[in-house]
This record gives sequence, structure tokens and C-alpha cells, in this order.
Amino acid sequence: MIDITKDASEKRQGVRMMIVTIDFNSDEAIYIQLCNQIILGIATAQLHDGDSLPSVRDLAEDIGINMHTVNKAYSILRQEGYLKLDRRRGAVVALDYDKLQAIAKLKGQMRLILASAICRGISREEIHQAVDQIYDGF
Amino acid sequence: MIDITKDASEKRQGVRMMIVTIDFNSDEAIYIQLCNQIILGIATAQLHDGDSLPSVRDLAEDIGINMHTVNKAYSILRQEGYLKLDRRRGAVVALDYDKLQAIAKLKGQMRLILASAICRGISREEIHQAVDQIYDGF
DNA sequence: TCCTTTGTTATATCTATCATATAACAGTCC
DNA sequence: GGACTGTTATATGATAGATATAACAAAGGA
Repeated sequence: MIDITKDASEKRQGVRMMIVTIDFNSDEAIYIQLCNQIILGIATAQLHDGDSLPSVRDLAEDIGINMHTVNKAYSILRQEGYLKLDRRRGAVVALDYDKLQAIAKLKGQMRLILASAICRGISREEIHQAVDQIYDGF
Repeated sequence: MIDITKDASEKRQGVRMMIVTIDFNSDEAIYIQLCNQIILGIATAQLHDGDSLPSVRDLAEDIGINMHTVNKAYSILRQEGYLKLDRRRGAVVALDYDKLQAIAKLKGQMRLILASAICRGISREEIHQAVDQIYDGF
């Protein structure tokens, strides 16, 4: 478990925590796991708009993986509108999105999941309950 | 577009249609695309419990892919409780599941999707609306 | 009984992706 | 100038995806 936030001495505000855990035995690629955990960190308010992330070299060393693997994750998160990267400040959380486009993408992703849910006899109400429970967990 | 259902002469009941389309330029593996389309076919009632699917060799030839790729998809669908495979009847739709376990899996899959939705400013109500729209589309 | 069809298993090959390693470059800041 | 940032290039080993060929056991039909 790696603390992704900077040292307290470098923070302007209160203490924030963001823990990154990589499963090296997972069938999911490391850079995908990294992307997902940072997205979850933003959704759970462990990371806020404007927060700085560790440099690709620092985070790679902390986790024990290669620099390019972190760089790949950061590049994807930038491309998808979660981060902004520049040479002075490093990687910064910067949310940039088109809401209508995001809803369309959401539907595309949920379609297959809901299809399998229907095959398992899960009702519309039960899906709504699951959504609420996940939402409350954030 | 390949008709996955058997010839009309082999059907006992009315005409059913199940079209399979493979995107060879997709970053998604062919066997994954096949699995997903069959799951969608069941959810949309294009395939029903007890229906026979083409043999691995027939479907592979129709789509223009290798026999083992179809076999891989069928094996996964069997393992996940969508199909039953035997040497006489071939591949048959046979839904077998534990509902509580399915709901737990559903939540796990939706967690990341909802996280990204929250990052995009999508509200709980909007997610519920998306669920309903997808559900109505089935 | 013979032949066909079914899923299944075993090899082997080719390609693409993943993760790694080493190196260098162009800005930025102290 | 030195230390840091992201970025790019190149190379290598490992793994997954898709293909090809071959064979096997079990079931059904002629």
C-alpha cells in the first residue's frame, strides 16, 4: 500500500490520504489498475481538483514498478480528462469533461453489465438498490 | 453479420434471430466480443433457455475465425453459467446462477463505472435514468 | 458397423501487448 | 549549473490472443 499524496510538509491544506495497492497476480494490467485507483480516489474525495500527484519516477519507485508504466497510466488519465501534465508542477488532478458525452459513455459501459444482470434474474429495482449502495459508499 | 440461430428447418418453434458482428479492428479480443454478444442476445430474448447454438466449427466458419476462438468463448460462457455443453446436443443455452453472488459481482463491476460517472458530475438521478433507459431498451 | 458430428485436448507458430531497462531530450526551478 | 519535471526512443523478455493442424472419445444416423 503506497501513499500517493505528497509529504505533509508540501501540503497547503489538511492531511489527505490516497493509498495505491497493486495486485501483481491480477489479470488486469498494472497501468489499468493504477488508472482505476486514481479514478476511485477522485470519486471518493481522497483526491481533489488541483491536487498534485507524485512524479512518474517517485510513484514508480514507491510501488516498485517501472517509470513507463506509471507514465502510461498518467497519459491515459490526461487523455480521458482526469489529469493535466506539465513540466513544472508534474501531474495535477484537473477534471475536464463533456457531461452529455460522459452519460453516453456511461450507458455504453453499463449495457453489458445490465445484460448479464438480467440473465441472472436481477430486477430493475435491485439494480437501482445496488446503484444507491455503491453511491452511498463513495 | 452472422445469423447464429440454426436453419429454420431445424427449429421446432417460430423464427428467432441472433446476429453476431465481430469488429476485427477492436482492441477487445474476439472471444470476449463473442461472449458479450451472446449474453446480450439472451438478455434481449433473442436467445432463450434451451436454445441450441451452432457448433464451434460451424460458427467459426460463418464468422471467419478459428474454431478454438469460438471454443474459448463457449467454455467461458459455460463456466459463468450461461451455456451447457455436451457432445450430443452441442452448445445449449442453460442459465445457472446464484442470485446473491450475481448481485455482488454486479456491484463490483459497477463501482468503477460509477466512480468515473461521479468524476464527470453525473448525479445519482441521472444514473438511475440511464439504468431505466438501458433496461427499457432490452 | 461405418461415418459423421459433437466437444475436448495437445502442439506449434505468429503477432500484439505488457512490463521492463537504459538512455537521452527539453523545459522549469532554485 | 544542477536537480527536477514530462516526454520520446529503442530494445528485451514474458504473456496473451489468434491461428493452424492433428488427434481423441462419445453420441447419433444410415
